[in-house]
Amino acid sequence: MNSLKSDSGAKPAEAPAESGSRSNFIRDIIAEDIRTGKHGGRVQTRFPPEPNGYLHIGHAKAIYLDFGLAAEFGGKCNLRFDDTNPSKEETEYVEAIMEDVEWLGYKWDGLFYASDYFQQLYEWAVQLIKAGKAFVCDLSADEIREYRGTLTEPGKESPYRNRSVAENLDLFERMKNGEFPDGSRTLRAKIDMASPNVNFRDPVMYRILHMEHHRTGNQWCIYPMYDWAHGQSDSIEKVTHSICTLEFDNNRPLYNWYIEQLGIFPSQQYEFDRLSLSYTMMSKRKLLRLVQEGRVAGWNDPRMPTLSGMRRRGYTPEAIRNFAASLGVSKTNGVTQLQQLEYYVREDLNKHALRVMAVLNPLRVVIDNYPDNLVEEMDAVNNPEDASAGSRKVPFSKVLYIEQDDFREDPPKQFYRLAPGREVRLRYGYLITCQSVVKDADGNIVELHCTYDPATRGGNTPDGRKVKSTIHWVSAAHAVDAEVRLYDTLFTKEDPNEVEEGQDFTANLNPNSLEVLTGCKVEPGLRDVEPGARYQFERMGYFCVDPDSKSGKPVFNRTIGLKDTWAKIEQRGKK
RNA sequence: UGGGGAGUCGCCAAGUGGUAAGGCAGCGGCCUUUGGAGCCGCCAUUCGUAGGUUCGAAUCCUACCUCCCCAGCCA
Repeated sequence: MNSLKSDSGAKPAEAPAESGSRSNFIRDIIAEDIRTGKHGGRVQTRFPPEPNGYLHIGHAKAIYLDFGLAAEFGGKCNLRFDDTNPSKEETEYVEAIMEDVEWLGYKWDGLFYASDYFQQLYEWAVQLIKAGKAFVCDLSADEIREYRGTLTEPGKESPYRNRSVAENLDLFERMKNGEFPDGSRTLRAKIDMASPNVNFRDPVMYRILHMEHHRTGNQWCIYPMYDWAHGQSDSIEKVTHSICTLEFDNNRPLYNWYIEQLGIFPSQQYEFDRLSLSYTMMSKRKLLRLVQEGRVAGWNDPRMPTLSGMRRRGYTPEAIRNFAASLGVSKTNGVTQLQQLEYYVREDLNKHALRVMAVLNPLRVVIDNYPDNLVEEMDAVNNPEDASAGSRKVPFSKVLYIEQDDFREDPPKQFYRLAPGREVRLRYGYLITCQSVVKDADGNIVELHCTYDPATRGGNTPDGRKVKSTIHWVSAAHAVDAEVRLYDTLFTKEDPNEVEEGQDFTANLNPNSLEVLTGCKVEPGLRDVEPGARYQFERMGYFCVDPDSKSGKPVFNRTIGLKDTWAKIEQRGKK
């Protein structure tokens, strides 16, 4: 007999080297580059999050591609924090991101920070100035915007565009030395104010920011812009395939321009469609708002699309990886349905979660013909999908709890569960027949009186008799009280951003996204469970032990319900 | 109305001149001590629209329509 110790999922299982067999255009490009011997067949990728928030399921797709593709082709993948903007970045996020990547099952080859390259970037900027391709601009932010022109009209050149190299060098050094206030000057690339690609209209390379950086402290007061840092960071790391999302398509020409001007290793950028999921959103800015405004309990609230939220909710790394592998990699802006993610969560949990019995909304049942003080230990299978999971003993006695939803005084058509005069099987228990119903003064059903058939111990029917339904139960005298948190989607609309004039996404927040149940009754083996452990409550769904649990007072998060045919039938009847 | 991307089943997505893969969802059935799981079957004469080339087009050409991205000293 095995205990009920479940895999808590605390230790990350390493992801397989294969990134899946499904073909996609990026894989095709890499395969072709290897075939032609580009970079000597070497593959180097990187996952470059900005530490300004927690990782979400959309990042899982990027991680899967960055790490998965590198592994598939025998290459390497670095984790690089894109920390060029100290006003938004924090060490807390750096740590959370590393934890999440590891939890997902990936190991980075190199661990880097864009800030590692600040000195090199500075020297390269001096190089561009000397080449007459960058200048210090005294225009204010507003003026720069005005000078930039619009999408349909060209911009005008900055009056500071033709400063001498010597003056630019002097000014830039003084910018670095902290002689000028924030926003007073910028270093800009000298490209083309009339370019149809707005990114080429003398883009800002450095801004002055007297702000402490989470890693470089107060060493710098000028910080590089994304475009001036990203390509070069890739290049320094000899990244061969720099995979990013579609919105950076417009930045690719500038990415290439900087690399060409500097004559450094030619990393190449490829863009794929970022993941969008129905009923949620991936905007870190908006997720931050939910956290800051207290709309959720934190970045790891089980309703959040963050990896830490999903972890707390009970999603497994394996399920998320399988989901990522099932996704298409294209250039289409699509919205994947939540059900696709849920399918992979159920699939993995079905294979691995131990089955237990738990009654969420208890209804007391007294078995009138069962001996008053008898307690029988019934054999229960831990996981019918996995014989090695073994079995356990569950106590059975005269007074039990069953699910309120498993009884109907006036059963509708196709409702097979318990009803007056009807016989059902108590899983691993006995067949019982409902004899009478006890109600309180308000007419609520508070107790059922049933009889059992002693010949059906274990739920077997020696006479071959068929029962339509098997329901779960917990012995009242042995039950452990538990709190169960039920979750629904955080938003009521498939697209949370679809709002009426004057409203924002918070108008679509689902007021019923969290329902807390107390006084739930779970089998005695669940008295002391470890946070993170995952179970299937038979017939109810998958549940994960929350860190809020205390000995004898477990708290469970519903990861996801089981598919519910009866609910579907009932729903259909209502229409 | 500048530039860049994209339009194949309800959703995601293969396909790249030879006669529409697959997954999710859905719908039937079988099986079942979870109305779970599993198993079997069904589910685009049609590829944004209209023309054209070709023996033959989702794939090539032309025009048009729709959607997304870019005007941060954000990434």
